[in-house]
Amino acid sequence: MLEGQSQKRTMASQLADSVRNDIVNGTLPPGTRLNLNALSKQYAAGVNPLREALSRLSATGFITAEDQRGFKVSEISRKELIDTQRVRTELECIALRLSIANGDINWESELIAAHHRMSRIQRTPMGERLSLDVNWETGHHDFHMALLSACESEWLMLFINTLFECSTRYRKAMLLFKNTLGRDVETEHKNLMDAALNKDADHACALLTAHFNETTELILSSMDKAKK
Amino acid sequence: MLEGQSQKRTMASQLADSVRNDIVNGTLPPGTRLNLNALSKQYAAGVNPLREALSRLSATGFITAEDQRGFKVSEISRKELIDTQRVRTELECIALRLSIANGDINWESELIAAHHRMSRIQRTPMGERLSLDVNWETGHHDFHMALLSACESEWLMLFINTLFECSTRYRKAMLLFKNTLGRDVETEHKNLMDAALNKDADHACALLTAHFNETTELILSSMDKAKK
DNA sequence: AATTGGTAAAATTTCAAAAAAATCGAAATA
DNA sequence: TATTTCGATTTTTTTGAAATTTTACCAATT
Repeated sequence: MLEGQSQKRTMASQLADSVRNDIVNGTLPPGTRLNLNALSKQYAAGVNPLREALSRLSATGFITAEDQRGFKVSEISRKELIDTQRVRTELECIALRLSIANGDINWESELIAAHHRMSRIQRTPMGERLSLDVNWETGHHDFHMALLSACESEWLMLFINTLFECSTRYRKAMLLFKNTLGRDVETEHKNLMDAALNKDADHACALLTAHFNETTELILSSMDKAKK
Repeated sequence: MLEGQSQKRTMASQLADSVRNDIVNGTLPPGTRLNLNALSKQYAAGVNPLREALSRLSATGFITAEDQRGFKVSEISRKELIDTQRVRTELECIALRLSIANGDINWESELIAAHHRMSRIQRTPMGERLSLDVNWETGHHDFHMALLSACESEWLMLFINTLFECSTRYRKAMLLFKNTLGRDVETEHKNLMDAALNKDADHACALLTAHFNETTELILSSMDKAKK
């Protein structure tokens, strides 16, 4: 039988995904001490696979490990958010220019497909907010990655992914969803895609930068309010 | 007693450093399958701390982990080298501009100090090549980081560090040492530092880019020869 | 000769408990 | 009252071995 590469995944590997998700979604809030016994029960897994998972996440910044003192969810701060968005803007603009330069018909098609998927979810009337949100988040992620996918740089994609998830965590921590304060995110995405498809790199980068800056401002002001 | 932060380190933590070093230095060549029992004897440690260490390294690219099939040292390729150097150039130039813009007297002093340390090692007559080389490598690393240290971006520094180590591995894999083919690396470094201290960001970035490109060309031609 | 199937060996992954270290609280000291 | 010291408890880390999965090998079949 054609097995493909669908081998059974490792416990540690699944745990890494689960914990990362729970951190990004805010189920495990910033600063939480990660008690190993408690967590391993929570996730119905052994302590050693759990340690492996946490070790992996500590290499990319979601978790802070301190020798002999275990693990904790990394703290959030205005400073880190600003740094994240600044570097993210730089990297995504570089990748976007490369992607527009290299992108072929297949890239264009995939981009349009990703945009369509995201749009359909946006248009769905808000029934079950939570589960809908999960779908929109993945659609949103996939759209942004599709935009850059022709850049042909493994490193850029790796770093950008890390920053994307970091950024998502901040947005979720501040309980911001797609449409906040009369902002028309759908149109922003549409314009961004059109600029990319027209191979207008300068315009696309400007739109992307503005897109990030708007989000950052919203999150920053939410953080200010929350602190009061 | 003033303890500082000199707590006892964890076995897994030390292992991660050792293995990373051995990968960068070529003691563990690209593609090596990492047999856990053998390795744990080699490093005189248990398998679980070892797995933790390898898991951490797999998040930054030195090690490739495949579920149920263990770990192996990541392969090297022309493609990855080119990508590494391209992204590294972009990131270091961004960081360098920020560093020059922000850098205060303390930054200047640290930079000069780091350069002096590296120079002194370079001037030492080649007696024990291997141990000397280790010193020069750390001096070289510290110099480049000192150059960027005022950029005030944790993310940039993290990514740049990863790329620096990746790049070092390629240079070492090709058995290239500091001075190859009549290249005057000392002068390159000196000029780079002077441009930075003069706050001439454009010139400094140009020198840095040239510095990287020269190295890349050398490594690439070595890889061609090795393949024959 | 090449491919399939099945078994033995080897390696990876996971578990459970021991060992080491940090934390907490109360008693003792200044 | 504030600080230190000591012991008990919790938590992290490591160990050694069981369970699971992959790999290697060899015979049988096409």
